[in-house]
Amino acid sequence: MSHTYHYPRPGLTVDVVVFGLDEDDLKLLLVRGGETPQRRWSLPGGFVRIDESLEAAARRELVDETGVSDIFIEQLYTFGRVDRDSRERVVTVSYYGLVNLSEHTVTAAESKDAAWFAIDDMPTLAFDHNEIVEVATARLRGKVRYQPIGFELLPQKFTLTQLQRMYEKILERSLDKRNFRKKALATGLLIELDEVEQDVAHRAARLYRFDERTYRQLAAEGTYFEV
Amino acid sequence: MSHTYHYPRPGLTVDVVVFGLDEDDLKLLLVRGGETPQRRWSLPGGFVRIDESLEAAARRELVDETGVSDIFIEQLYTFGRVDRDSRERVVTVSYYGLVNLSEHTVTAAESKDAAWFAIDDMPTLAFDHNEIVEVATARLRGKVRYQPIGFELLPQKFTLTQLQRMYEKILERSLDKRNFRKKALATGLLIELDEVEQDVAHRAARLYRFDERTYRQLAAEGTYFEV
DNA sequence: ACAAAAGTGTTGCGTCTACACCCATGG
DNA sequence: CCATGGGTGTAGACGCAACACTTTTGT
Repeated sequence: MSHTYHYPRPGLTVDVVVFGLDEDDLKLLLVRGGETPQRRWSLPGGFVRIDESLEAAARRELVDETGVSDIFIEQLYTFGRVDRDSRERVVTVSYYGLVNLSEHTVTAAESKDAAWFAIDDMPTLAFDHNEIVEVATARLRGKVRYQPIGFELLPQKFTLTQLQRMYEKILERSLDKRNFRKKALATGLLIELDEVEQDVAHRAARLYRFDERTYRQLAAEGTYFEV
Repeated sequence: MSHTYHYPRPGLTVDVVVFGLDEDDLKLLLVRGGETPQRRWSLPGGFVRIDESLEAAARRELVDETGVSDIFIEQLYTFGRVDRDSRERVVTVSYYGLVNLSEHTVTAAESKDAAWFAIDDMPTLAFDHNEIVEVATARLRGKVRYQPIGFELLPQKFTLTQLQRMYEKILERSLDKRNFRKKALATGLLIELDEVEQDVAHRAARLYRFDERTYRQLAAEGTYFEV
């Protein structure tokens, strides 16, 4: 089957930068597909089909190539340099996504040709994918400061220390414990649970969950959080 | 001449939302091309050529369709709903741009099938272009608060009152004159000129210009401005 | 008992907001 | 001399940053 057009058309792909957080690090999900030049690692992604939306394409490729599904994703930027793929003209719409690594999908990812890399220990990627990762990192860093997207990186129930560690890893600076807690609680977006951590070798911390309900209510208006 | 591919490819276009500011209003640049359904007004834009970058395509279409050239533009978002164009699958990479209407290009634009519309008095546009305009407006409103892009909407030399009016039009709320001036001057991004307004029927205001040099220096680090 | 992390308030400083009048100029 | 906008300072409220010790729990 072939398809013919009057003018040449650039190929259109999607690529997804998935950030994952575990106890140690902020990590990135990469794949080693067969088609990339020099068998380099690259971002999960592929061609957009004629009858699917961009986001649907991003989710489909993510599942196909890594087994990761049902995560938060959001459009990032569209990269269109003429020579970004040396074989032919390809424009790619990039997305970034966030997952919690302890609750999610690690096994599925590793059974295929996919793996998590610590964000400051990454290989050189195919095409302009390193550049895409940089833009994604900058976006995450900027956005986390005024929108509570970071919760996507944590398990449903988390401690205030975990929350703080997450911000510190993303922003790459340390935060004052007392001030952080005051501010975090002051947002009204945390629900205190009647539970504490289990199996820790010291005083167990109280668990919280993110209050998505009131977040959505506030989201209709202005800003929040700020770390 | 025809071009054949193994799989069907979506068409790839660019569209540009150009904001212009004059004494009265924040305005939007629209075109009435021959190809749109029902001859509706639409955003300037068109197909991306195989050998030009996305931004180059946006600038080219803008000049071709409206005569507006050499303005600030920045990528906005990529719209890819499957049915956004009823004739065939088209994905569009949108840009937004800013111009000052008193120094720029009005005549060129009006000689072609292009015109400026006040932003709160706009017709129904072709395709999903009204949605694109909304996203652009939201972006402008958000961005102007922490990055001094607004200067692109003013003439090179401007008064503090003009600057304030601009913010008020974009943010759609009034600002306190004294506080605004203090804050604007405190950014260090305004250079006080030895000139005042001409031909006004009252005390003439001092003129300022934007200090792009120090802006670029500061830009390497953090945030500024905030209104 | 000790190690490890949880949890908790206050003070000083700087920033934001609210607010009203006199001045310069042109007509 | 009048109309029009230009230009200026202060006081109170609020938010932010800095800072150290006690409590709980498991080993």
